[in-house]
Amino acid sequence: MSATIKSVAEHAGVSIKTVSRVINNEGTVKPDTLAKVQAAIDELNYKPNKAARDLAGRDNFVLGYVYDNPNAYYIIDMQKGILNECRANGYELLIHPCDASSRDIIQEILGMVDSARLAGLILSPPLSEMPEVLSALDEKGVRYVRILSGSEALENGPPCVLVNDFQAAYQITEHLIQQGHRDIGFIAGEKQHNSTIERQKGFAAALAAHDLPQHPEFVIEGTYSFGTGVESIEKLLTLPNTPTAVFACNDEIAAGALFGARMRGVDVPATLAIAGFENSPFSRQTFPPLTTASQPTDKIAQRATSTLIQSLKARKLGNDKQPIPAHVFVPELVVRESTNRS
Amino acid sequence: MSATIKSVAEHAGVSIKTVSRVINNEGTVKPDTLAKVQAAIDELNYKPNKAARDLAGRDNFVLGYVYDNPNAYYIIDMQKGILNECRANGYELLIHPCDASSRDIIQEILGMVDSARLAGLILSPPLSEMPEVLSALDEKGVRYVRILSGSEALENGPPCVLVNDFQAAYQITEHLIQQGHRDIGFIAGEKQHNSTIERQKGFAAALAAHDLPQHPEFVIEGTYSFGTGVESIEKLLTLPNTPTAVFACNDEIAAGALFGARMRGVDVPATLAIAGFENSPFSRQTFPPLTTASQPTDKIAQRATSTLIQSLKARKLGNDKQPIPAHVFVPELVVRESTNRS
DNA sequence: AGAAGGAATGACAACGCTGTCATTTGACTC
DNA sequence: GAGTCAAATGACAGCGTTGTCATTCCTTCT
Repeated sequence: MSATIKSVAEHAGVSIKTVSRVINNEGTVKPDTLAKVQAAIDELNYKPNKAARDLAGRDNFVLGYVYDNPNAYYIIDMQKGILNECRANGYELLIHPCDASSRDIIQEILGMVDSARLAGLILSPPLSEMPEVLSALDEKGVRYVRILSGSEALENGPPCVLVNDFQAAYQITEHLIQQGHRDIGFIAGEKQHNSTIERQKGFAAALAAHDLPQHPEFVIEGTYSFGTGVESIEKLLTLPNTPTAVFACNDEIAAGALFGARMRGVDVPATLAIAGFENSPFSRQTFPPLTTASQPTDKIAQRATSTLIQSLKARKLGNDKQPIPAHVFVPELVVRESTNRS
Repeated sequence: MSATIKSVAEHAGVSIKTVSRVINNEGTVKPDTLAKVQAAIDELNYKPNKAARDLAGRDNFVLGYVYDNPNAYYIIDMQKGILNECRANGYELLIHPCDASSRDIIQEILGMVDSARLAGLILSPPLSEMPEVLSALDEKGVRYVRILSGSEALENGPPCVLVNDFQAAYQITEHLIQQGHRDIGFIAGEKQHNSTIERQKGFAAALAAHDLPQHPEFVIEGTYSFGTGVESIEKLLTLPNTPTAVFACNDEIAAGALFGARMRGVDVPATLAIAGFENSPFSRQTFPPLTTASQPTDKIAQRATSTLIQSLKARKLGNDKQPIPAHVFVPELVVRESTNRS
């Protein structure tokens, strides 16, 4: 059948251990030996048997991506980014959708890590923000990387990748202000999510920086859903004083808000500007298209994965002391017609 | 660390081989021996090491799901169904998003099967409908199950699970006819997809069955996208005679059509009825909500997976002669307000 | 009771790789 | 040129399971 390490070794005239060193990049192989082995590998089209590596080695080359499913588009992009990095490094990916609010979510995750002998876990919100999950993983010594909202990582904490929602929200709000808006509404997603908190902070900070008043009645709480958008715009547009612009916490809400506004005969953007967040397909499928902030979800996922792999290697080599600095992504403002006053 | 087959064997006072027989359900173990072993397994919380099983055994307990990404919601549901069945049978899942139109898609898939030593593949449209992919897999002896549009499987063909788009489309069209519509438009998705073809056939058949004329100008070709919906409704509504109802090939198109109609000030459903297909979140996030056909994507995926596993077992046991009959799912009509005339 | 034969169980090699430790190689010193 | 020492390489066990084949256990028959 397929080539094995033994056939490669014979072909190259070296021992199997040397071949092993080559495929693991151990760096202690002489250049010309390496070339010989590499040639044999190429010629035989040799692919290391993952099961054998996992069995013989200390650690398995399998990562897990555990997620609660807030948004199909987000998950698909995450998977794409993670897979890219996994393939590049010879890892495999196990996906595990779950319900973050389930009572025994912790047992579920630990059980999965155990039974699949996972090398590490990638966590995205909301799981990445649940202290009880994190401490259970820490206690069991399970490696993981978190993707979460924020701009500064805890020192010495487990590795993470940050998305600076604060700054992106600040920019969106500032864009609305520059368009001449002074009365700006805010529609929030789940208020326990960091992303909601950070985006709202960024919103408030931008208003403050421009000496604009904060209208508490312009802030509507909801969930990351189309329905919230529809309902919230209803609330906002029936206030005694109505905002002239609305910043929705994500595109789905914004699409709902846009729809609600049109239902009421309100012209967007002429009478009401609407901005979303995420740059999901939603934001392009509305008319007018939505101004939003573009999160490179797949890049974020890829970075998180490489960070995790790096941390895994560090542990293997024993230099586990210095933590890996957290990379911070700042979503970029994408201006489209839903906020265009001209 | 974890329990191994050896520790279970010692604990139960039997040989490791007997434990192996138990965990593989070989059925040649005496009931009381089996009970002893089972008790030991439970007590030690033993989980077989997959790497070792894969290495020692003939076949790997890993399935692959290869897909081109037409629709994030669809993929997420597919994954969910596949994973359910995989977990129930001790299989793992490798996901592999790809580009079906890529030139070396076949090499890509074969390479993946090879390097991950996959036991079998699950294929959904459009990959499940590409003869060149299928014959390459057949030639290499790779097991797979197909999910595709249709009502009757080829005899003796590889296993598949069918979705009877024809009948569902027929029902939707009939529903529109029962609402009193006689001039019904059709907006198609990619015309090379079986689903498009079957849905259009079902549409035409329903018209014929009710002695309604077929208006070629009422049939618009496009892609499975929001944009197609918007553009197509524009075309339909500017014809000399306009339809009073439109059947869109999926919800995304229907949502676009709905939006386009509202843009032109056309009241849905009073003046124009719109129906979609798929029962995706889109269909609930529009106003009015869309009449559609509900495909239990996760159930379909689960069934496909169990079919694949069944076929894998059959091959292992050698009784590979009689093909597994294809299960046929018929999407169910879901009537919502977008077609409600009352 | 003893023989025959199928059912149940066990002993052991093998799967393809990595970890450990021993051995060889070669560059450098005096 | 012998001695030293690190770098490069190799021999071999062992990872946890399954497959093969041998052995033991029981049941049934004479």
